[in-house]
Amino acid sequence: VGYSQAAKAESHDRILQVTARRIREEGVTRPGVADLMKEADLTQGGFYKHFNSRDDLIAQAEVLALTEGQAKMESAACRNKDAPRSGLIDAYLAAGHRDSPGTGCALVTLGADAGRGDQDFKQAYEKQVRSYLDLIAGLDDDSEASRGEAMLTLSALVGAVLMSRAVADKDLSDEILKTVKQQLKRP
Amino acid sequence: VGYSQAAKAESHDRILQVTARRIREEGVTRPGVADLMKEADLTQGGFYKHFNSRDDLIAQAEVLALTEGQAKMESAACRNKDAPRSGLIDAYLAAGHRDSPGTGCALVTLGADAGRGDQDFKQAYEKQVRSYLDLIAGLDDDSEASRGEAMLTLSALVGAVLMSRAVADKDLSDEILKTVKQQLKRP
DNA sequence: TGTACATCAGTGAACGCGCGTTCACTGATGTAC
DNA sequence: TGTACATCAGTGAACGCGCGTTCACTGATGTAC
Repeated sequence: VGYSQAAKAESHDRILQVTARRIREEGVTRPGVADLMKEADLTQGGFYKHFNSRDDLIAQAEVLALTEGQAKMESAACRNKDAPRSGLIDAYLAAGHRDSPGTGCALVTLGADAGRGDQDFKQAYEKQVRSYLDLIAGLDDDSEASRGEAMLTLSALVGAVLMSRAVADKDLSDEILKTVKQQLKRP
Repeated sequence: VGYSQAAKAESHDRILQVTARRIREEGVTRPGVADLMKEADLTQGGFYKHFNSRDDLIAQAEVLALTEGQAKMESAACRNKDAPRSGLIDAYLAAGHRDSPGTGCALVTLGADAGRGDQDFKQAYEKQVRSYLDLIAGLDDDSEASRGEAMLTLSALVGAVLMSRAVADKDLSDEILKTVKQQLKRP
């Protein structure tokens, strides 16, 4: 066959991207190497030209999933220029976010996995938590939001989306998102 | 060997109890049949005298984990007779809860798994969500807490414990619990 | 600028371990007489 | 109340599939001359 160096970097990236999405959708244990490679338009044999082991890939994908999910939320928040905290809350508690865990915030999808994970995973998770806290506190409308209010806000965002995905009743799921949104926007 | 009918019921229960704890600690995919049976003081061969399949066991254990975790929290909450909502918040956001996921509230530990799970799992999860909401709204100090406030409270409880387990820094973990506790107790 | 050659990303098959499941067997339980 | 027998919870080994990993091989890339 034969492939260029640039092509290798693209393959590498594709594998990581696919995995970062799949672990958010299915957790860190389920997706298999052969399946991930197939989804990246490759065959399983070439996997070890890119990663030392499945664990190695998963570890890298965890970090990518965390940063990627947050970057998406942050940009959505800042699209609302005059009220970025409000923008974040709207984007986070949107039905579109709930319904797309694979591309959404990994604090929700990988929270339990991170709690069971190694130190590197937890540090990457923590970095995103701190980043969100800064974002919420710094971007608050009155730019006076305390660190405490930011922690309450972030906890509620994460918990609300987690639960909204886990309940069977669509109406209750919608109600959780809508109600928590309202509650967080009260002074 | 030979065992009585009562002994069978006890074995059955032991397997379920062990599994309900382990899936909260490790998620629904990791714990293996042989390992679970060993922890229940049995050998893997006898497993199918109690359950049709591993999936069957896991499904039953999911329900048990959810009800058990909530029962524990509810009793802790009501130990504080004159301020049960406050008691629930204290019990939920306690370091002891954070450090014992295997016996703690399954809304946190199984939230992501339920989101990926089948309808039965989601219905069991939803039942616990509704139960908590009733508990919080009904047990509020001033017994005036709106359903909205209950949803915000529950979301924050779940999100805070999830994150407190997933960050690497112990100080930040403690701060999340303490701060969210303070925030939720403000009027 | 062309030509010969080494590299190595990717392929597809095979390996081997782990784990869910099955099975022949044991012997106390509990029923039938 | 005692005795013979059927049941079946539990055992320990074996089976077999799935999945992570390895391997021999291919052929375009990209370097050396």
